[in-house]
Amino acid sequence: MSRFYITTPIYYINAEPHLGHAYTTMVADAVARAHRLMGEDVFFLTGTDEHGQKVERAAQKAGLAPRAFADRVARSFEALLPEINASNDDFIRTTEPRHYASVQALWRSVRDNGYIYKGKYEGWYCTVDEVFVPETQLVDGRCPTCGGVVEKISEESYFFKLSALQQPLLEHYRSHPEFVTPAARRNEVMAFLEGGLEDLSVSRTSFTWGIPVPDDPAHVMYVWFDALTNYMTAAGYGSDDPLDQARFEKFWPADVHLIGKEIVRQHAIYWPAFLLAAGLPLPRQIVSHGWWLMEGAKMSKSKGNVVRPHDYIARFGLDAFRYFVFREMVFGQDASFTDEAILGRYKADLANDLGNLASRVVTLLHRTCGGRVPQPSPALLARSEERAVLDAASALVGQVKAAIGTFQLSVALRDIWELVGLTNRYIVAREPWKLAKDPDRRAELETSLFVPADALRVIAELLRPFMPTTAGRMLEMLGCPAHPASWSTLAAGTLQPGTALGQTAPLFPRIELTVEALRDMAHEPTASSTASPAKPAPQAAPAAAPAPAPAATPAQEAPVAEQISYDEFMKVDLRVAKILEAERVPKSKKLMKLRVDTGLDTRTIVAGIAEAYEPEALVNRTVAIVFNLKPAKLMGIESNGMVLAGSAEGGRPFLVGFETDLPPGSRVR
RNA sequence: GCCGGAGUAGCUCAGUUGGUGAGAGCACGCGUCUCAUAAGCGCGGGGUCGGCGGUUCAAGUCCGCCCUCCGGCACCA
Repeated sequence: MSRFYITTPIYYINAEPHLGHAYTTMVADAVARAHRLMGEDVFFLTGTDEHGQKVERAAQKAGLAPRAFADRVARSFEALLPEINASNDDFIRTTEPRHYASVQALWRSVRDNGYIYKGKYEGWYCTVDEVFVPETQLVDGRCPTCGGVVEKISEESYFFKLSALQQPLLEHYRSHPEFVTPAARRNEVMAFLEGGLEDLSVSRTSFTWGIPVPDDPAHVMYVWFDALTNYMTAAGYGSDDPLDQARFEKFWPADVHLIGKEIVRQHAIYWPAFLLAAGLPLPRQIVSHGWWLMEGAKMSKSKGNVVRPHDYIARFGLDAFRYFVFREMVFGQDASFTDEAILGRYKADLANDLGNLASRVVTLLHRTCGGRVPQPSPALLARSEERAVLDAASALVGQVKAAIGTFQLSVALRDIWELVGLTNRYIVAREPWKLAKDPDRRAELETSLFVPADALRVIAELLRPFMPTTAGRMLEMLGCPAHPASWSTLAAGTLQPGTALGQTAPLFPRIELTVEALRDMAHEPTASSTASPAKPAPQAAPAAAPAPAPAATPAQEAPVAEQISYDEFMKVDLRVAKILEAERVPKSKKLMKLRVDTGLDTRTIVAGIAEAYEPEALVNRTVAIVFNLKPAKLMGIESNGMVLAGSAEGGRPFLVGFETDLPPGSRVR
């Protein structure tokens, strides 16, 4: 029996689960279920990523030990799985003993092959964020994320010889064009690879919440070395148990790592590089999907437009929710999650088309055929209308398999709905309710009901990966066994005449929900959240100020800076300044070169506001600046200070201004 | 700025290696059946296929230039 191993990313536990996590897991689930139906031995893995500084600090803030904190948040991710009917075979946590053993085994293997060396991580260290900041990212000698003070520190660190693997990786990419899909993502990775690779620092001594480096416990491993290895751990890597070893032999390498597009590089470069270094086989395919946008804008917690799967599942039912996300997102592209769209899909596709079709067919059968599958006439089945439906049903099996094989779930569902439409048209053409009135046309009646019933059976079977519960109910209504044939034996025309049908009940009841009602829902407190019972702060008018909705995984959130004393704050000399000249920095997208009057001197400041402001609109404008910032060079221009601006996460910057124009040089505090 | 992707009916999208008058679903309008969840089915309106130029007997489909949006890199205070 061939096997199929598919993974989701392991989700970083710095936030509660949201649509992005749910979506990735649901897609993996549908694909896993489909492969099971194709007769493969499937291993479907998901889990949580629990180490790292951010977790250590979040735990501190919560007054918990890291492990206790991790236990709590990991539970909320695990609790999401039954809610979306995920059929995962395992749930891995990076804090489990088996994972420690696995990661350390991989480390030793990579090290023994000469790909790890000890060096000095010389760099600028931000004491606020507790991270090293690459020299090139320093902003006027300060931390780019929090603006805090950085110190030159040299920390002992282990390095991974990523640079030595550029050629092997390129060769692998050239010989395996399907390795990263869709192609757009592959192109990006290739471009990055061709640009050259630098060695990767893979250990830290600045925090302890991680997996210790073998033979040097003062170091813990850097997050990606730890996290990515989960895919092998769950398959049995690093275990002494012969059963685990056999399992690893069977399931490694994985067939598919399903990920969001924001973590392509880690999966497409780091991960295969680690494996190459260890002499292990590479996964067959890295498949990345797009992001869900909210009403066309990116989703962000700060904007308060994060979709909570629970809310929609409660209104529409799980299967309708699953159908919507599968049907709506075109593979590889971003999709918009709108109330109009989900409402439209529910009413048109599910209630009107599919639900009503099942309802009318089964009701007719109960009324006219004694609640049993009718006996079709071979001669009548040979007519073109009948053939058209049954042939389409037969062909559909292959179409759906092919679409799922390339992760085009929306295409699979679109194809299935073509059969739904065809079946509805067939019924209207045959008008069985009229045939039922004429005893002489009994054979015609039975044939004309057998055909749609059989088509419904095929539809239900093919819907099983997408809407397991609904498919089960449909099959029950048609009197089919609870766990019938796999897809390999699925063929049209095989419904058994004489089989007793189940009771009919609406699959997707009509709902009177309106878009307005759904909108209101978005502002209700989270029903499933135990974290904050308080109502979210009322949102101001939604400006165009979005932020990415990391679809899944090691999503990095901007940390909140530590408290500082008044004295510390007063070290920053903030001043009013007036812009005298402004011009875009050539060849730069974001940088604007400004000439400002600070009241004390006239100086040049480079600011990253060129995307949001026209130079003409800046001249004569009064702004706030950091006066005593160390000079820095940006695109070869020396910048003496910094212009203050605010921005929503990922949004355009807005300059800080004053209600009235103060004279240049005035202190700001 | 460089690299990549995308720009097709109001909306979401299909459109194989260039070739019957440019499509689907939704929404909208009209009609119709009555088995069915006031669902189904039929018909219809509506598009300079981002713009300009070129190759060709023939281009949404190839080439060049330009515009817009998205992403990656450079880069971001």
